[in-house]
Amino acid sequence: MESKSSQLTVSAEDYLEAALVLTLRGERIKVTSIAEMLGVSKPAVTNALESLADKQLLIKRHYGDIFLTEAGKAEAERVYEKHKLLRGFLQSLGVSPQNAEIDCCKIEHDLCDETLNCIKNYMNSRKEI
Amino acid sequence: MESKSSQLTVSAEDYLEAALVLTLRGERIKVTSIAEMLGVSKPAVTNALESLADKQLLIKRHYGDIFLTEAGKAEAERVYEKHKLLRGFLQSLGVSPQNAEIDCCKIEHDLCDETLNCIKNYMNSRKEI
DNA sequence: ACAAAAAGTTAACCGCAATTAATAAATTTT
DNA sequence: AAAATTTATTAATTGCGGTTAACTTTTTGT
Repeated sequence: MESKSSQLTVSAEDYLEAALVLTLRGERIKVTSIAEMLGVSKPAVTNALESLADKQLLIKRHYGDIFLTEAGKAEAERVYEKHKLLRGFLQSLGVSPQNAEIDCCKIEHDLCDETLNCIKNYMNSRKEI
Repeated sequence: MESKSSQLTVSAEDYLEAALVLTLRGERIKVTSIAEMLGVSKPAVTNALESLADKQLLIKRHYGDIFLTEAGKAEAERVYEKHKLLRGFLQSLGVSPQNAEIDCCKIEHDLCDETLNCIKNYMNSRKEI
């Protein structure tokens, strides 16, 4: 299954994922908090979120509330699953939690399905001991 | 040891690495061959190589020969070592040679020293069985 | 040696994803 | 409820890394 993958850029995936993380924390999605999380300026966030809204991945009112749509949530979860898989994988290799978090953010957009599956298998075989 | 890492961009590292690979193959460094290897246009290569020459990582004469300097070779080798480590690592996880080659190119610029060391350790422990 | 082909360069341009500075709207404080 | 603060937006700009088209230089084939 090749996943349509909706043609999101790397940075679009980052913004979407940040929005999901805030939601999972029970917080509202705020321009300022995403800017802090990703280490970018607020206008960068406004731009990125507007472009995600164009793609129907979230709903955003001017100066107002922001929510993920169902499609956006699904897409964000797809990304976030990879994130968690890779973070766990790196930690299982002995990487510190801090660096595992940093590095998995960078590579989570890059690996092909086959590689991700091999990593999944590795993690499963590891669990079953 | 944190390596000064000379502040090369991801794409600069790609061009440098391609130049090294040609050298290792015993070929001359050609704009056209790098363009083919990296899937970019020839002007993109000319630009990139000129910028590497500015940084004293290679020597390039107009319409003429191109060589890596000692510094450039060292830097390229640093990158290429990562490449080989990661390619072997991915293959050891069961990734096909083709996808291992593709994916290691993408992540070779991203991983921190700690992560690379953990991967080295994993590969060594694997060998010693 | 010269015509044709290949290789390399230059110039103008594009798109993405940022930035800063200024402004507007919403929220909080008193 | 007005002032102060925080949050969000707009506008103008930047840098990177690529593109195509047109040109020049070098190499190759006869």
